[in-house]
Amino acid sequence: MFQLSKKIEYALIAIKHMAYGRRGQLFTTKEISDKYQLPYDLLAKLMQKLSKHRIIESYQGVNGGYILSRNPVELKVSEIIYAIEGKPSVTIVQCESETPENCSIHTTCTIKNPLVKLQSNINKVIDELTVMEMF
Amino acid sequence: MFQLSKKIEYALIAIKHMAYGRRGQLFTTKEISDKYQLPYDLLAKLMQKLSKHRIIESYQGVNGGYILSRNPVELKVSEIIYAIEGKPSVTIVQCESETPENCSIHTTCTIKNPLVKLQSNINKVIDELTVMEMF
DNA sequence: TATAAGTACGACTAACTAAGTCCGATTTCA
DNA sequence: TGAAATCGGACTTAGTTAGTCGTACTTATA
Ligand code: SF4
Ligand code: SF4
Repeated sequence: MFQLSKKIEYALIAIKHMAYGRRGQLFTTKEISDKYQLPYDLLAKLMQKLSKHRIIESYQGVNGGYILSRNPVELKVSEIIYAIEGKPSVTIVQCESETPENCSIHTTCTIKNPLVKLQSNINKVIDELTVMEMF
Repeated sequence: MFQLSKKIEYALIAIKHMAYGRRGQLFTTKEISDKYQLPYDLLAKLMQKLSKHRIIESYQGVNGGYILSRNPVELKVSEIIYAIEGKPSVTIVQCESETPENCSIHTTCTIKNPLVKLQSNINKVIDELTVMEMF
């Protein structure tokens, strides 16, 4: 319950690692997966997703790699979660998230509204956390 | 991600329903499962768990049923989650929760501490929510 | 005392998701 | 041209969630 996926954890570790680098420094997937013992193939795809969402920038070919393209002070953890999972970080109810009416008891449900409120409260907490604050 | 299980939602609906009752009123599992279109067998087991954790009180036999044994003003949603799931509501990292060292990258992980802090922040938000506040 | 209405409890299955793997393609430097 | 890197889809495995089933126990009451 409320557990972060491994993908998110790996992505965060990678991002944090890159945040340490000096300006313009490239990091390869192999380098990071070796250092933190992360499964290479899995991390590789995470990097691609982060790249697609412009959180990191990719350079192909020999001597290629990735570079953090955002300022750690402004980069929110919630953005990373969204990039990897493809949906907002906090979606504690199944109804309001994604498609609206995918719950069979939608009409008789009495707890939706309070939970949506809870959801937005939790959201605030997560939206406060930036990569910088993970140091 | 961060999604409540159906079990929790069903339990909350049932608890909320019982909170409406007058003092001493019994509710049967069938009554509740009918009204909110919840799977009877599943709800039945949830009620048993809630009963074991003294959140509701059970009366067997004909004319039996359940009664809310806690004051809605004091009953926290987090307690209900714990009763159903058997673990604290918020365990965003896999390491500190349950068994401490069940993560293969535990030694090289750089994000554990910040996430534990985040965890306690989210915990605060959830611990604030009582059944009464779901009305 | 038999029956019906209820809870108690464990085992089982199906569906879904998370985690990890594999393979081939593309890009680019030297 | 070959090595080192990103790119991207298909696949497999493991684990979790949701739901079902069968049976035993409890109790009021006809
Ligand atoms: S309608 Fe109620 S039960 Fe269904 S997903 Fe929304 S909150 Fe959960
Ligand atoms: S050690 Fe790091 S990666 Fe492993 S569970 Fe804890 S926070 Fe997650």
